[in-house]
Amino acid sequence: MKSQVLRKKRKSPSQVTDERRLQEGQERIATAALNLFLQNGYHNTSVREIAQKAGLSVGSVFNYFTSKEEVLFFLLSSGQVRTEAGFQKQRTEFERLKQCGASPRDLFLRAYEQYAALTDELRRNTVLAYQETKSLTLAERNRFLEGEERIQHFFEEIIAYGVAQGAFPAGNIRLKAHCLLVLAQSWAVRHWALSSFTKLDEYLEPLKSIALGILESDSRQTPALVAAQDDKDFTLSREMAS
Amino acid sequence: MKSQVLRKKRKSPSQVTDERRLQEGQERIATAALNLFLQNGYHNTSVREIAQKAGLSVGSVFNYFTSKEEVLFFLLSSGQVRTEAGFQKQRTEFERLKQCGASPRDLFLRAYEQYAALTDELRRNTVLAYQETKSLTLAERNRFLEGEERIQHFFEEIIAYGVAQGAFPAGNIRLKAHCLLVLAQSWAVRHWALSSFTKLDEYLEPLKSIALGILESDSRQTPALVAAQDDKDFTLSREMAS
DNA sequence: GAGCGTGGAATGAACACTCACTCAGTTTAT
DNA sequence: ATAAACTGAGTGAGTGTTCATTCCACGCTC
Repeated sequence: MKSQVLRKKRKSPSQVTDERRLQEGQERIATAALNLFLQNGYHNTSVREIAQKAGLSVGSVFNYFTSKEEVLFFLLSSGQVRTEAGFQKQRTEFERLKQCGASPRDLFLRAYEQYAALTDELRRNTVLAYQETKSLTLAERNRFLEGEERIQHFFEEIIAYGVAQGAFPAGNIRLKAHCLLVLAQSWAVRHWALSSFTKLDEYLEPLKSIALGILESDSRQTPALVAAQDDKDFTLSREMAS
Repeated sequence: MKSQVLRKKRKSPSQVTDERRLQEGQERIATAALNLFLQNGYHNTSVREIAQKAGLSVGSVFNYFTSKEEVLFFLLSSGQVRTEAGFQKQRTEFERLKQCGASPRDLFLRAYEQYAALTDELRRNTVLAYQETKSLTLAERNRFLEGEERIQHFFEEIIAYGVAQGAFPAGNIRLKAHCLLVLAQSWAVRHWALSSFTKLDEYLEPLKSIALGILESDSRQTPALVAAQDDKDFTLSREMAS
């Protein structure tokens, strides 16, 4: 259901009507734009550059998109759509595995692998999302963040299942899901700091044991804090925060 | 494409010479700019707006900074400087604690608390860093990333000390430091997803046990992967990634 | 075939506008 | 009086978007 908010009026007398052609053109323009946006940022990329890279004239771009911003939204939301579709497909397999009595651990690992693979595939879109969400309209930004929340909710469900089965300690489900997402996304976002890992699997393999550690951690048995033996410096720097 | 050529020379017909006045002015302009940048983004903020918010005229801004971009760099790097200074101050306390035979766990927890407090204090700068690093010159961007790496290296040292003491399992030090940093920063970056945690401590407290879990996780004892019982769907979606 | 009409698509000059930055002149502090 | 600091209209480069024009692949008639 496309609940498009007040669609911007396409005043343009000439626009592409053939659906197939339209989609191909949008795809072509969007990929050209993605490269440029990542290289120079959204605002430092002119429509002229996009057109040139896509092998079109300036005017033609506006036969496929109503505005430059629509190109950005197309890129961001198409990444999300893809991720959610991947999860939806997984959902059925999920139910099946539950029936088979698969352990929550395996269930989770499977989902996490899947999500990591998606993040890897859509690495560039993810980076763009972190950087340029601000450049969207408020309405579109909210729509985008809702999508992110849906994805996080999926992980919360998996964890909750594990808790119900007694496999993981209870508590902090939301926080744990957040952490897991962030760590997976950091493969894309802080990729420059992970140069020693050339391929996703090298990163994912150790990350999985870290992720399991997170799931199994129990904040209620958190070790006592450091005994405050000389907190002068510490509190000082906290006060500076005001 | 912007004319980002070498334009750094201060032709300076008029600029503020009094050091104290200069610093105060820069601070004033920068904080005004930070608010606007976070609200509307760097590119959607004009120098005129910055000047107005800082209570100056347009021209005066350029007596304190040579360019708008320099304001951005000032904001980003001043956050880094502050963080590094905090660590540097801690370094001496660190050595003292080591002498006293403090446990690596406590040592780490203390450092992590400190870092989290800094991230909280500089939350806005951190967000800006994630969003607008692309808007910097290549040289300045690299300078900035080097700073990030220095900070990460600090955590690597702490972990390495713990490993040497036999408190943590060996291996993946770089990865673990990365994860710890990312999780702390996510308090700033994905703050919208953590709305249920109103104050830093609520987030930090459970996060500490998660962090310890990361430190104590050992990828060499990673559980076997999910038995591939029907990998059709999975491998399919992986292949789509190509 | 050759010529013609039609309309969807591509074009890029032109438009209206914003922006970072400058500088000649004015104010302020000493 | 002198220099330091501030001012804001002006400048010119660059922007997203439009639209009158051109292009071209068709089906149609002769």
